[in-house]
Amino acid sequence: MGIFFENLTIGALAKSAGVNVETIRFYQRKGMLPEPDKPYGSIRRYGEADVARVRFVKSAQRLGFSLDEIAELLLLEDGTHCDEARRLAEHKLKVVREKMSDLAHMEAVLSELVLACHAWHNPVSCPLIAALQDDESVTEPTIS
Amino acid sequence: MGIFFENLTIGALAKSAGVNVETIRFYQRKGMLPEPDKPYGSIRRYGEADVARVRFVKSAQRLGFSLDEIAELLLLEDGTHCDEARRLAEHKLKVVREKMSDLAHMEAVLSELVLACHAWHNPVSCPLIAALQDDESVTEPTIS
DNA sequence: CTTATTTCCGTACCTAAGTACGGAGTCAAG
DNA sequence: CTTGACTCCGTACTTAGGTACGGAAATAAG
Repeated sequence: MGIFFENLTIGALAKSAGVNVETIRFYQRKGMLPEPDKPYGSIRRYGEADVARVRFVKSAQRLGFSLDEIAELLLLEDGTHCDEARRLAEHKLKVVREKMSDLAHMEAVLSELVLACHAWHNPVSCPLIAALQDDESVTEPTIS
Repeated sequence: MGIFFENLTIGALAKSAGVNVETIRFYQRKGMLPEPDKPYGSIRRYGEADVARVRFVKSAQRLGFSLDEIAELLLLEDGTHCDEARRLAEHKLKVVREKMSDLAHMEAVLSELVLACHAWHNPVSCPLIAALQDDESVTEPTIS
């Protein structure tokens, strides 16, 4: 973690952070990643801080944050706004739990239908297709 | 469930199936819903079968099927291809379970971070932000 | 010094599942 | 028979998160 001077090209930055070069440029256009000025008539150079920032974005994405939300988080980067960061995380946690509940519902219905199909011996109507035509057996996920 | 003659306008069909008129037309362009021919110089009429078909699409969507997958399911509508429908459902069930596992991972990390933020009293660095910068604490979801 | 790889930059394209728009035709009420 | 609502049809736009392309400049490799 010493001080490295800015010696990475955009390609090296991308590789080091595990993303595509175009993704770096995309984040720059979104204002999520600074575009360092380039030494006269030369190409831009990047440092460890930029690598960390891209990794931050990717980590936050894995937790379900959108790029817009991550942009918000990046504004809190100095670590002195813990309560606000926590508020964002709590909201995301709520969304994640809602999705889990939706998926649990899908899982229940799907696995039941698959079982019914396995037990099926009536050539008239497949239980899965019948259930989809019914529409009562496949009700809303979380209403929230 | 008697025989109703085709007496619904596109607007009535949409209302009856709980979707937008434009959605009906979108499904028709995708070939998922037939476009009945129109009595000369007049407007198209729809029947109960069309309502059922749109409901079928919406039910299947709630179970996580994409429109392309639903188009496949619609080819099996007669109920005589139960094994193939089951295969599709089993695959979808697998995807749903993978998503659940991803979300469970997100849930675990997020709730831990939220707890850490609650217990936080060090003004230097917010645990949530620190974790995102770390990137080790926020590892991959399901690798499958 | 020449060739091959990168960078730079703007712009266009991609998927999914619709939504919106605009002008012309048609239908129902009064 | 006029007015207002609805239909028809093609086309364009939307969101999210990128990916792809193409030509010019800069840099790296041999």
